[in-house]
Formats: sequence, structure tokens, C-alpha cells
Amino acid sequence: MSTATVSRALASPDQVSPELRARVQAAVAKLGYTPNAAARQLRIKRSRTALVVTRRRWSAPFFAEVLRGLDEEFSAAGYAMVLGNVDEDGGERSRQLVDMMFSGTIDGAVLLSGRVAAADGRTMFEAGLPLVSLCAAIEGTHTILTDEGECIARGARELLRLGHRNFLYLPGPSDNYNEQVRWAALAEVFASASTDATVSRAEQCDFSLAAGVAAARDFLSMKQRPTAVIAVSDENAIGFLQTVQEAGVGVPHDVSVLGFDGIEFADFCRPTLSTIRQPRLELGRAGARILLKAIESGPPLSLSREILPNELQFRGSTGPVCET
Amino acid sequence: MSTATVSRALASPDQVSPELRARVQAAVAKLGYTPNAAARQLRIKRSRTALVVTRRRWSAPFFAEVLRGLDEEFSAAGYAMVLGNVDEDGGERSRQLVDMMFSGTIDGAVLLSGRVAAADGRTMFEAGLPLVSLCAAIEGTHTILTDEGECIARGARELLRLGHRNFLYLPGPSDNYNEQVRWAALAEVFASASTDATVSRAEQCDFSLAAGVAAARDFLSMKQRPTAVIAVSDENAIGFLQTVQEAGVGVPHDVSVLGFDGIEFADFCRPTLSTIRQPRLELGRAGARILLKAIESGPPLSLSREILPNELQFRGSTGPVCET
DNA sequence: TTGTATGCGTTATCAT
DNA sequence: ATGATAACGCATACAA
Repeated sequence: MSTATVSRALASPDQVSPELRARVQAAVAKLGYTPNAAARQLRIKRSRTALVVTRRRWSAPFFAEVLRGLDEEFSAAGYAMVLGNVDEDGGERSRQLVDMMFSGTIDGAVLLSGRVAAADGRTMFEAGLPLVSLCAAIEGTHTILTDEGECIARGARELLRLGHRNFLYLPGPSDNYNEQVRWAALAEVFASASTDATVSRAEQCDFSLAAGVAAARDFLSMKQRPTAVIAVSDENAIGFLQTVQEAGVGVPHDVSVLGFDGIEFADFCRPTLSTIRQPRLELGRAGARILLKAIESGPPLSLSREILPNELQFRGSTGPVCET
Repeated sequence: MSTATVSRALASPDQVSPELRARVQAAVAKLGYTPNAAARQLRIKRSRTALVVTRRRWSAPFFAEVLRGLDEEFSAAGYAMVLGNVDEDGGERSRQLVDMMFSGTIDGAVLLSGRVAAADGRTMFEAGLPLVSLCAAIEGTHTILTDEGECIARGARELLRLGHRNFLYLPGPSDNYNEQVRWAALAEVFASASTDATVSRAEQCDFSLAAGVAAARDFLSMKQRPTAVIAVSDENAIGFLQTVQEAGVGVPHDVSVLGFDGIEFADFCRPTLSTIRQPRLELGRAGARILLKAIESGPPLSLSREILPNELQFRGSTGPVCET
């Protein structure tokens, strides 16, 4: 029985005689043989491995769910998933990731990082592998976004309808894609001539709980407090919410709060946090599926661009403005 | 210039003449050459890749931080990290993970799953690769634990000292290692003759927010309510805390609540959640370091066992029992 | 249907 | 110090 025979019996069971197939399977089971992955990769030039690039900045509850979606699809397709964090660009870590793209260890990458890593004058692009970008528009990649701008605008309009006129926005880092989209959409709502409402931006700007707390402190010291707060993340909103309530401010009586993401903790606040729920699991699944398709179909025929719907959920933390 | 020369110039720069080294480096930079990883792996029988096995059950905020610690150390050592989820054992996913151990794709594994995956009568063990188990004692692996039993016992004793006599414990799944350790430690405290205090167990048992809420509902319907609640996770504790407060129960006035893990959200509850803070980042770092050492030192000389200290933090949600 | 032989891109051994 | 060469374990083209 030659090695070629075994290889075939394992890789294409339907191309060998049933008798041989059985014999091979028996031997494999008995000896505990597992084909060597490196040799196979070397031969077929495929690793059945996807790279997932992340950034610390992401909130853990959001990220974990996206990751689960990715894992589900990749593992169902028999792909392994290697994880890589890049926090700053251009460092040693970026080099590692770029090298992975060129060394044949991976067949493609999903970017949760918002940018394409670069090092030594090379970028992830030049490796010619398919790239999928999640939650950020990156030229040259398959992109999956959500309708975050529309949703936050819808949320703002709903709050306007509830009578709010003085808004506070808790922003994310200004170089962040999602922050930019959300703020732009929000600014447009308020720029539209049909309203005299105004929105101010809090100074703190990241996605953390701490930023929400800091913003709440500023809020508390204002003479003319906004009645509606729109946050770039649920963490922001929750930090804000807890802090102002601690200081005796009623939610939603004195101030309405709208978060973003729909993490699980938002369901368990008091009051439950109104939020814009992102399809976290589906983002991961869709991202993996697109990448797998791109890998299996060889040359990049055309770059896909998909927009998944968020869900605006007005719950306990938002209500009509109260005259007092 | 032969391939061997290039290989040497890249792998051991100090073993070739400076002139050649420069020439190779120039050519590499110019051509954008990256050595093929599969061929290298095939030759040296090392992949510089670690497998990290997880389970859905873990709380995202806890898990994300451990993962960060792992990533830091692995990437610093030039190792890639592949992630694999196993939820049930014995399925297709387990087979994949076991196969990875035998196919040479990885050099070792860190288990956050509490168990060694098995499939087709083979376990991860038999591959002979180093295994590190985090937060669970698994025979035959390098193990890193925390002093969770001691800490929860200390927490209970502190609550006893504050005058509490009627305790409620919110348990995790009974097949979970951490649940077992924590409950055993707790039970021992109450079994000790020096106290007449009693502890009952809530029926709900997983680490989720929802389980905490369900336990709170039961709590609210009790005629003789416990005055101290010890939860197996911060999520449990937070779900409980929010729900009983919603129903008008004062914390810590009417009931003291102690969580477990020290996730970030615990810092932002109202009141701040008393908890047992686990060294999440350090767990990840230590796990990676141990695995790397085991990989590089070849044959398993002896299995290490390390116990990291938790930190018992009594904060807003716990206080002396109030006679009313 | 099965076996034989070659090459994938490295690294290590050996000779120069 | 460098070059030639074999071998790693698999998949495939081709021969039988």
C-alpha cells in the first residue's frame, strides 16, 4: 500500500475501492495516523487558516460575540483561526501580521482593527490574499458594515420627537471610523433646518465605562443640563447612567440616555438601557462566510459590500422631556 | 548565491560574512521575500503556534483579558495563537482540535476549557505536546490556578464577622471545576463548628446575568430572606443586585452581595460591587510563559503548578447586617 | 483502481 | 564562509 494510496483514500474516499478505503480507515484508526499539516500546506499552498486582526480598543462584550460568530463559521468549514492584536501600527506586531500574510501561514484575514497593518513598507494588501473588513470601510477589502449612521440619526430624531432640545453626545476617539460615521450622522440631523435643537460633545472620548463616568461629572457641573444623552457605546452610556443616578439625577425623568451596541449588560441596567443593537454574532458569521467564499473562489472577482441592520431599542433609559 | 546561503543569512546572521549578510538583506528588502512557513515547519517540525482552547461558558469580560495576556506573551515570543472553541465534547469540533495536536500545526496548547478534548478515542494528551491548564486542575498538564477557595472562604468569614447568619450562594454549573472548588470552600466554612450560620444554594446555576436575575426573583419571594449573598461570578452578582434593588431591597442595607472575578463592570455598579478580583491579565501571561518554556525545553521534565493570588475587595455592596 | 515518481521550499549535513 | 545536496511528508501527474 503506497503513500499515494493512503493520501487518496483519505482525501477523496470516493475515488478508491470500498475495500481499500475500509482497509485504510482501519489502519489509520489503529495507528492513530494524522496527516502532517505542514507537508500538505507546502504541497497545495493552502493552510485552511484565517487570520483575525483585533484591537484592544474594542469592548470585550462586543468583540467576544463577533469572535464567536467567526469561530462558528470557520470551524464549520474546517478552518483554523489565528488571532492577532495590533494596538499601534508600524511596530513589531504589525510586522508579524504582515509576514503571516506573505509566508503562506494564512489564506486570508478578517480585520476588526479598522485598518490594514503595514510594516517595512509592505502592507497586508500586497500579499494578494482576500481581506474582509468588519465595521469599517477599507478600500480594497470586502466590507461588512452596519447602518450605524442611519440608526443613530433615527435615535436622535426619536428623542427630538419626545421633546428634547438640548443634547449631549459622548464621542469615541476621533480617529475611529465608527465615531466618525456616527457623529457625522448626528451632526446632520441637528444641522437640518427643521429644528432648533443643539448638541454638544463631551470631552472624554473613548469607548470605556470610565469615559462615561467622566462625562457624567462634567454633565453634573453644567448649569443648563442637557436632557438627552447619546453615547457612542453602551459602556459610555452605562458609566454615565450610573454616575448621574448616584448624584440624584433621575433617568429618564431628568435625562434620557441612549447607548450603542446592545451588549448584554445594557439589558440589566436600571433602568434598562435604550440602545442601538448591533448584530454582533451575525457580523462575525457574515465576515467569515465572505472570507471563505473569497478564498475558495480564487482571484478577487469583485469586492463585496454588505450592510447589516442594527435595531434601535428604546427602553427604560429614554422618555419624553419633563418640564420641571 | 544558493538557497542555503540565504537561509543561513536570515536565520543565523552572525554565521555569515557581514558582506554577504548585507547583500542578502538588500535582496530580501528589494524583492519582498518572505520565507515559506509551511516548508520551514516541515523541516524543523515546529510551527511556533500555540492553540488556545476556550468554552462559550466563560464570561466575555473575564475571558477577553486573559486572552490579551496570552496574546502579549505569545506575540512577544514570535508565536501565533490559534483559537478554538469547544462547547460540547466528542463532536466534530473536538476532533478538529485533537487533530491539530497530532498534525503538527501547533506546538502546544493552553486550555481555558477546563478539560482535555477527546475524539475518536484519542485525547489531546496523546499527541505528546505540552499542555497548560488555566483556572482548572487537570492531571498531566502544567496548571495555573488561583486561590479561589481561600478567598471565597475569607469573604464568607468576613461577612460572618459583619454579623450575617443567613447566607445565599449563587452557584455555577455543578460540573464546573471552579464552582466545585468555591462551593467546597464555602461549605467548609459553614460546617466548621464555630458558627450557627447557614447557607442555602440558589437553583439557577450558570455564570450569566440572567441566572442572577432568576435567583433574585426566588430571593424576593422568600419569607426569611438571607442577608448575605455570595455569587460564583460578577455577572450573577450584578444581575441579582440590579433586580433586588429594583424591587426596593437596599444594598447593602438589606442584603450584602459579594461577586467573583473583578470584571470592569463591577467597578461601575451602584453600589460598587464587592468582589474577588482575579488576576486575569496575569493568568494569561503566566499561562503563555509556562507553555513557551515547556515547548522550548523539549521533553516534559516536570509539571509545574502555580497558584496566583486573588484579591478580596469589600466595597459598596457589602456591609454589616442591619437589625430592622 | 492502484502504484511510482517528482516537486513543493526549507534546513541541516557535508564537502569545498 | 559558502555551495551542493538530501530529506521533511504530502499530493498529483503519469504509468501500469
